[in-house]
Amino acid sequence: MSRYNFKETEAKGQAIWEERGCFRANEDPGRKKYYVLEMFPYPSGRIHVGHVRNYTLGDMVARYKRACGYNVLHPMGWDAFGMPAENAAIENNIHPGKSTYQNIESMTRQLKAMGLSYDWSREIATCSPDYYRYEQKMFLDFLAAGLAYRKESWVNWDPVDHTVLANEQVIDGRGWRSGAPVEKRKLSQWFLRISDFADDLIESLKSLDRWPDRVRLMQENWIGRSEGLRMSFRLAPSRAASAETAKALDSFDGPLEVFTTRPDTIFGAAFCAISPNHPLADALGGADDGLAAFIQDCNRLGTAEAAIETAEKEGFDTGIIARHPFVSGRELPVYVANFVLMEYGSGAIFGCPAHDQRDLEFARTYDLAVRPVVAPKGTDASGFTINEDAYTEDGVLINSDFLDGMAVAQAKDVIARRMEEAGDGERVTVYRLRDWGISRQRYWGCPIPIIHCPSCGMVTVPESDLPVTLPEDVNFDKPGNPLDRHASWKYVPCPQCGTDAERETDTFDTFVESSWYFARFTAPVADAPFTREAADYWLPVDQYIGGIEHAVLHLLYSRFFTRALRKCGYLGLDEPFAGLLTQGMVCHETYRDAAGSWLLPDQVRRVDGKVVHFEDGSPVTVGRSEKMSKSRKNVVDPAAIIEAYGADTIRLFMLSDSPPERDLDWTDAGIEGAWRFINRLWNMVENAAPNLPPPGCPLANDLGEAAHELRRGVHKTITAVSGDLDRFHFNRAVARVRELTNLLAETADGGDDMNWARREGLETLALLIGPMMPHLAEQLWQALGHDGLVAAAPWPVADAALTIDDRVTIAVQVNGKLRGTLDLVRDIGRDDAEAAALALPAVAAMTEGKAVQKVIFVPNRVINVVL
RNA sequence: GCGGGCGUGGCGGAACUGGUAGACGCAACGGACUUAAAAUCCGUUGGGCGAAAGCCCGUGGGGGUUCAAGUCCCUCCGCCCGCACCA
Repeated sequence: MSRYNFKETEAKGQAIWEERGCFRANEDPGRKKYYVLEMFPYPSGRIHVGHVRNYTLGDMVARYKRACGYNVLHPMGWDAFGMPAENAAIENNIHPGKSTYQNIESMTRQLKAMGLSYDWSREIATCSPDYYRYEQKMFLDFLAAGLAYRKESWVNWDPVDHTVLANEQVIDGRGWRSGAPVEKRKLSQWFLRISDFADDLIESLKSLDRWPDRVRLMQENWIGRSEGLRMSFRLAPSRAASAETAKALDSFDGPLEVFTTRPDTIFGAAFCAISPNHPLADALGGADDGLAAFIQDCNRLGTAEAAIETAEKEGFDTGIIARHPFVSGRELPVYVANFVLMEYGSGAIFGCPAHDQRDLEFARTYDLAVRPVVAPKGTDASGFTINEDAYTEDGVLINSDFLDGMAVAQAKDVIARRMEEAGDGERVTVYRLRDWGISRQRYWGCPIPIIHCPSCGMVTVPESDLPVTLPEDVNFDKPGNPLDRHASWKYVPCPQCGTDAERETDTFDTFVESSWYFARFTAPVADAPFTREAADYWLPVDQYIGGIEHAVLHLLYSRFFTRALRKCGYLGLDEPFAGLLTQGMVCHETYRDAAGSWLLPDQVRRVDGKVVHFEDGSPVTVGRSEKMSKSRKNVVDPAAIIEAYGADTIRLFMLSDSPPERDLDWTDAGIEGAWRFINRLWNMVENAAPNLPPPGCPLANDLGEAAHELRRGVHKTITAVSGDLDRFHFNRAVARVRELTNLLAETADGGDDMNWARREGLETLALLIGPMMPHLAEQLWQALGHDGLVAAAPWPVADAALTIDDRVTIAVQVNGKLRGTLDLVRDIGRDDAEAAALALPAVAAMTEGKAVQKVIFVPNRVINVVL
């Protein structure tokens, strides 16, 4: 048995695909299109195993759909702006642009070695002015359409990366990149009005039926819609209030607007609470030093503190009271409370301790009345009391005047109507989703095309001056944004009045670039972001593939961006990604030496089933398999694997062991197994080919039984593999291919009919592995005497007549337990099957002397004799 | 706390709408080839009892529906993920 020369074969295959332009995509209205896209990478310099899995899955789909006759668009590009390049600049004194393009070059080489069927002529890099100039134009359009605005607000500040972060980029109170606890700062920032689309973004999730439920749910929760009532409370100073407080209240002027989803509990209201950042708190704080100090305390804690969880519910009595809207004389103390968020609802609530756990805790702390107003249906209302737990279920209204006896839903409705009629309330829907803050205080990003003029204010850069390009001559010797301290770039005359003005030195969040790149791929060199014709033809992306980590971030931003682009006339659709596959992570065991330091997989070896250090043989502790990460050193360099085993081996391994959406355990044995299979296949074809009839040779004689049986196996495999690929069950497809290989390996050279059937089987095998192991497929195809390419060959079609067996195996059960099987002709009638079953010795032995109650017969499947 | 997912041999995983549990692979063991090893090829491999035919048990635990449950329902346990003072 000889060894397969993957190096030669893979280089040859890649060269010929490129030479013949196999993967070039062109609009062709006469053909059905299929756009498959993998999340484009950040050019870090080296591909990692996660990339390999992602692109292998994408290529599988692309090649399969191409073979099925679709006009496939499968592009690749670079999400090239971002902080790592800037951090590298600080550390190694290399310009971010230079390192980025170097990285792109080396990663391109690695990707090309994988044999991925990309249309490389469409490659884009988002850091190129040819890309971001259109982003700047879009921003100006968004501005004109009211979709972008600037405001001063409290923002999440990452003290390590020296920049602002969007809410989506704060994970557990820490920066998503740096991991540093996020601080609160008040800054003037650019925002995109994603909240304008909150309702549509949530509603349209229903239409994304080829997205995982999990992702849809995560987006739904993130957008966080709740329906309720905004209601006004009239305010007055309490008897205890100071004169200053009373005066401050006058300056606030107006009722207190609260938001509630439980207006039905209004008769149980015991207090109102406002956010420390509420304008009323501001006003009152000016008149009360104690309150001012409390507010400062709250802000220091911010949302950054992980201590939120344990933080006590604290409030400060402002000395103001709110009048109950329906009970004259009932006064609710107004607190400033640390748990009320200015960003949600109206930044103010009324508290009903009996029916909200948080309000209950607050009430217990400040000794406020706990008045139940909803009782479980069927309980004695007068005896219903609240102890430790608030009652939040449905029930019947009590102690609530005109609401008494109603169900919660009805009571909500009645209160809402009353408040609306009185002009004191309004039914509203509020969202958790905040507008997307896109300003970043960093250099390596797309400049925001705005000029700040001392006399004209904010002025947009005229379109004729676009793109605003980044200056090359920057230094990173100090922390912070080098654009902000640049000697010349920053200073420009105002485009309107000509006086000295300053450029906006913030750049866009890099998620802005990735929010529209899929559209740019449809017309990558157009003199516009893309053309309407190309976008209309190719979009939406039919199948998008990437990691679950973007479930909210990138995928939500892109959905918003598509809507915003539509509003500005660029596009005619709302949803960019019709199908989404979220791949699982690649995991690996972890290793630690005696001192507890992490070891690379290369630094350990196995001796007699024990894992030891590769040098001195000292014992190594093996940890559970977890996501590959540099910090735990459980990483494998795919480039080294490709070098040692070839691209097809790593591709096959990526597909075979786990379904795509599940985590995949990397094992050396798995790689070895894939490599072994490739060699086996190659040897089988190489050895068989000389004895086979020539390609396209008609069948001379009738097929014998054995040859017929082989054909049946071949055609059943075609059906099974096609179905598996349609449903992305790639691991099963691989298993089917292996089965067919085993089947073919069992057949020997035979008569003409057998060799004819073997040719069909081997050719089918070559075509079926085309999407998985494209290089080997070409090699086999050629060995079988074909001139053309598998990459250009149509997907095999199964002969339906061959996929249905004439005979079936039917399970025979007695009382539901398997007692034997019967080999019978397909679609045999009930009576014949029953007779055959009862005649089985094992069945006869059990039924002897007993009455058969009934016999269940499922055609072609099962016969169950019930005694 | 809320929401979601998962739990099948030594391991990764199969099992379409309830109908022969463990496909395919990995690992292990036995054998062939070899002076020997590697590679390769052939075979065995869920557990228990048995000389064998065969029988019993078995999809996290318990209960239920059904002729029949890995699959449906209830309940408990464990693990993973997302959100989290959301009014």
